[in-house]
Amino acid sequence: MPQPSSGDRVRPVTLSDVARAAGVSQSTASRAFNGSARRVDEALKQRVLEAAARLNYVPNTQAQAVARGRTTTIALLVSDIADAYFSSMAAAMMAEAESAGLRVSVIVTERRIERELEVVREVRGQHARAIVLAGSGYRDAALTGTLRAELDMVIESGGRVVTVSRGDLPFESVDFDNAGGARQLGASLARLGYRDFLVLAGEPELVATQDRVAGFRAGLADAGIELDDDRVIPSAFSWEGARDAVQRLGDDVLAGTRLVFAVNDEMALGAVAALRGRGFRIPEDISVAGFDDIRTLRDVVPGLTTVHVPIADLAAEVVGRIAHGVPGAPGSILPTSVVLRDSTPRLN
Amino acid sequence: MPQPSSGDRVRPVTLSDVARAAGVSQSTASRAFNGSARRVDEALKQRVLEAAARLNYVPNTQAQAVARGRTTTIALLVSDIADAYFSSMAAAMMAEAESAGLRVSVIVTERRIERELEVVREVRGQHARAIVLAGSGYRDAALTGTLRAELDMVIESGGRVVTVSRGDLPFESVDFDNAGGARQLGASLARLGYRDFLVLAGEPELVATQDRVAGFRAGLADAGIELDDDRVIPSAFSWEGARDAVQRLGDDVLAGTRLVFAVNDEMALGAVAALRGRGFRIPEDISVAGFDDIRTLRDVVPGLTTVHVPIADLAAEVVGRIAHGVPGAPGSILPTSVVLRDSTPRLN
DNA sequence: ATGAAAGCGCTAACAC
DNA sequence: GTGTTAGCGCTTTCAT
Repeated sequence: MPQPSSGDRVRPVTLSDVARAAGVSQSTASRAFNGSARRVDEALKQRVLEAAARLNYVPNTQAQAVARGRTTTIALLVSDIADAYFSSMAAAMMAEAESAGLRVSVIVTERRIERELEVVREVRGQHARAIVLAGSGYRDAALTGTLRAELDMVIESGGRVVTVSRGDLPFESVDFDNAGGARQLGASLARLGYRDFLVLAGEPELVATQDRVAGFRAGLADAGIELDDDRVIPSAFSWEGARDAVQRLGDDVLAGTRLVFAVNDEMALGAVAALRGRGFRIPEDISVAGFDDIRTLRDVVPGLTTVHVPIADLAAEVVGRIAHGVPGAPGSILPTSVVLRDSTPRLN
Repeated sequence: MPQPSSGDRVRPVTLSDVARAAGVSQSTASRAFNGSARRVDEALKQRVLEAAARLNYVPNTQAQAVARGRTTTIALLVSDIADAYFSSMAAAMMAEAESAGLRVSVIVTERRIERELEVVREVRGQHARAIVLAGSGYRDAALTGTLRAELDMVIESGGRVVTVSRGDLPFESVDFDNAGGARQLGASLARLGYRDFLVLAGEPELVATQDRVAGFRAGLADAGIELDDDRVIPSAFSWEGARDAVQRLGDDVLAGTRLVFAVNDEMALGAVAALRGRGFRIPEDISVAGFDDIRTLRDVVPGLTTVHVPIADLAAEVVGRIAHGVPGAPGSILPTSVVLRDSTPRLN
């Protein structure tokens, strides 16, 4: 279909148009909307609102931002918005922001720290009220230093920085209890009779995953089980990464494995795909457990045992801090809980 | 951890700071960055760039937008960003926009047309370069009229409007071949020996789904099979909606059903969940097919038969139009293709 | 090629 | 309570 009314491009109606139409000064018009500060006479206010409605006026938010010197935007940095964990996080954050009068702007970092750095500069230029870094951090000291410096500047100019699940940056943090959840999971699995584990650990550079591996190991240790280092397999922190890692595993390694724990659900599902590809049945031959309890799991059979992380609570906590919280508040850690499903039945 | 360097909030460095530091006028500094228009002496340019780097200057994008009178933002309206279809779309659009020098801003409409209306006004205030409406349209004539008027204003002020898979709005459209794909699917299933169908049609108000139902019906008709109206079940256009609809189905209805076709994969998966809950095995007792080929399917067993839609191509097409295309270009329709998987085996 | 000055749309002192 | 006047940070004529 053709565009209607194309051709004559018209200048958008501005506040001064409205003011003129209502027969008041621009400042009065402005005050009629923002309400706050000096109150404006009810009759005039109505005239202004009416004129605005008639002209279909809508305020230019960019201009408002420039004039006010601050925005109402939260920049949310995620690795990959097509990933179920991050898209749920974005959804929760948006819903929460909405009711706090804030907008969230999602930015994808593609799991590359250079890109992250680039993106943070951009965000600094947008003068977001806050920047939330979700997803794991990296162990690259040099780049992390630069990133930190960049984030410091955000704070210096009045912005807020909140990190989610990443221990590499010294800013306000909101976290899931990764170590605790993993520990409980390890203990639960040991209780179910599991002894021979293989851990898909993600990238050693990613901080949050370390906590999960360490916690899991601690949970096993609680049950008197030791997890050797060679049972901890690094891989890319993604479905594909886990799948590839499992495909590369030697037959002997898998033969000695009764349960695969992947540090997140996406990876666990990638592992399941690869295991099935190699002829293993889940859970008859090999059991699998993950972490996060992503929405995808509702469609997966057998149900994947995992550790549930309260994403909505996290979003509420993060947005709450940004909206009302005091800037340097100490970090908070949200409780996680083990969810046992059919992918890890009791043995014998 | 405490915030570092908190306390002394400092004014962000501006272009005039850079200009002063470089000993040039603000206009020269500006030109040193934007490069275009009048060229600036190479030596001076270097001085400016150096000063900027030293001061850690980053341009205020809001101010740029106000001064230039246009932004570089594409507003993408989706029903629900946690939905696999929309999050994939967002990811594809962002990737595509990136390489075209544009940003995409995702906005969630929650499948409510009033909210959609509200959101479009907001976007109009942000002076986005384009607004892309993904997700199905509604048959509410009154609100659609208002929405259309709002979108007309976007165009009048130089913005671009592109709709994806919704026939209710007379703007530039980019679509998947919904009818064609569904028709092929119907024909393929008939060829596999299926005769007794049940269609989960989503909401009758949603336009795109109608095409899928109609196409499916046409495909069956090609094979001499008639699909009665009472075999087409409306439901909310979501996983939960389909699940609930299937749960409410009478035993007799299901007894007369050999295959359930849902107009998208999310719904198909919701149906699978409900069917299993009622004791049906998939596909031994009832087969299921969906539409979209969302990423989630890689983890679903048995594999779900569906119609693949080329999301990356769609994103490229949409962004291409916005970046280089002529405004009133005719709509385009992208080919879809049937993907037969284990959820619909050949009968006997 | 560079600088001075006007203006983008809006808010916020500051006077009246 | 209302209008006048400066800005906000940047781009872009218009002179030079």
